Amino acid sequence: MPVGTQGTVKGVTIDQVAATGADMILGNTYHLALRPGHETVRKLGGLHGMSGWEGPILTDSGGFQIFSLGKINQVTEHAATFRSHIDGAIIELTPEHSIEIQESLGSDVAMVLDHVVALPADDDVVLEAMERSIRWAARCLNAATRDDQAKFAIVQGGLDETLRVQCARQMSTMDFTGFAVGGLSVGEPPAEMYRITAATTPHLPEHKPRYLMGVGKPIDLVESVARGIDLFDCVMPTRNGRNGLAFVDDGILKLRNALHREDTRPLDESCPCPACRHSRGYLRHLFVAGEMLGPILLSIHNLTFYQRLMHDIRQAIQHDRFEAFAESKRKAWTR
RNA sequence: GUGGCUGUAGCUCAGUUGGUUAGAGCAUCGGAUUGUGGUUCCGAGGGUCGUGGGUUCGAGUCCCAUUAGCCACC
Repeated sequence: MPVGTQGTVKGVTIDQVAATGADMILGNTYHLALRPGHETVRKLGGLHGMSGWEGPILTDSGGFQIFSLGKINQVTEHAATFRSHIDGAIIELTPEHSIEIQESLGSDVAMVLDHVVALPADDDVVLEAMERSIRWAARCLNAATRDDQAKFAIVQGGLDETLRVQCARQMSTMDFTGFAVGGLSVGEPPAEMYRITAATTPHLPEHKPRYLMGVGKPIDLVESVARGIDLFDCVMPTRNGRNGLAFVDDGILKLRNALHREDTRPLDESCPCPACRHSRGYLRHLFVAGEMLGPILLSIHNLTFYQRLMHDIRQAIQHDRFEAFAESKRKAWTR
């Protein structure tokens, strides 16, 4: 899923997003509740009507902002209390309110409000956040009023495999449409992330979607699929694209680097995206000159790269050669 | 010709009563970015302080000469 926090994949039109091969995009409860406000979104036809995106939309619950905006919030059993990063107003987000907002936004998949803690953290802090996430997940399920909106649970438990397994099992007893692994890709080494993912997925229903939140680099997608993950979202293709970094089969290209100045080759000979109709030298020029087309083109290219990667993974699985595929990517992208 | 103003990093400029290895912004070069508070963030290279003398323990700073540019007046 390309990430469209504020109801738009930054710099890319819905037609361009669709052309990258993406089926489903992500929006954010916290950001959209602050601006333009979920009532306004509802009156504009929900996220689908407002943005024009006709495919599925998943909304994150605001749980991640408990972590990412950690300096300006506090958490109690009742609610997470934020100070708005826009105007400083105090905002209280309960599990029930998160669901109410997401139902107004009209997403197809709503995430439960979870409690993400910064790692490393003391064992008792991780345990408390994990148990609270389970209670909050149950409250979210109870608060749901729309049966046309799927609800996904989120497994927490830090880097403790025992807690992760316990959380996954308890979440699995509840009537969720899909299950996410949260609280990872927050600065821990990749090996730790892989270890926790591998420990968690066997305890989630095999016939329901398993979603690794916020991941990741191309190699992370491959390694996580190998450990049972079906679905991802990540800002990396768009954020890094905006800042001049292109993902290619060999690894990455930093388009601002001087070696691309007079390079007439496209980013990737085999890529069908509009950025690859141009030379690397031209793309570098766009970034150095501060032209908005540079971030736009590289966002589209990176989204296309990610979608092609996932397509190739699906093909490899269908043809029963995923392990060989993963091994070739490990060789290409690890060091 | 006379008087005045100005010469410090590639560019635009700071630089205290003379006092540690002369700074900034932009530019250049490199690095970072994982459920987006990111046209962002971090780092590096780059200077015979126009030139030559002098004063002083010590000069980008004070004095003299010289040179270049600009302005005004003959």
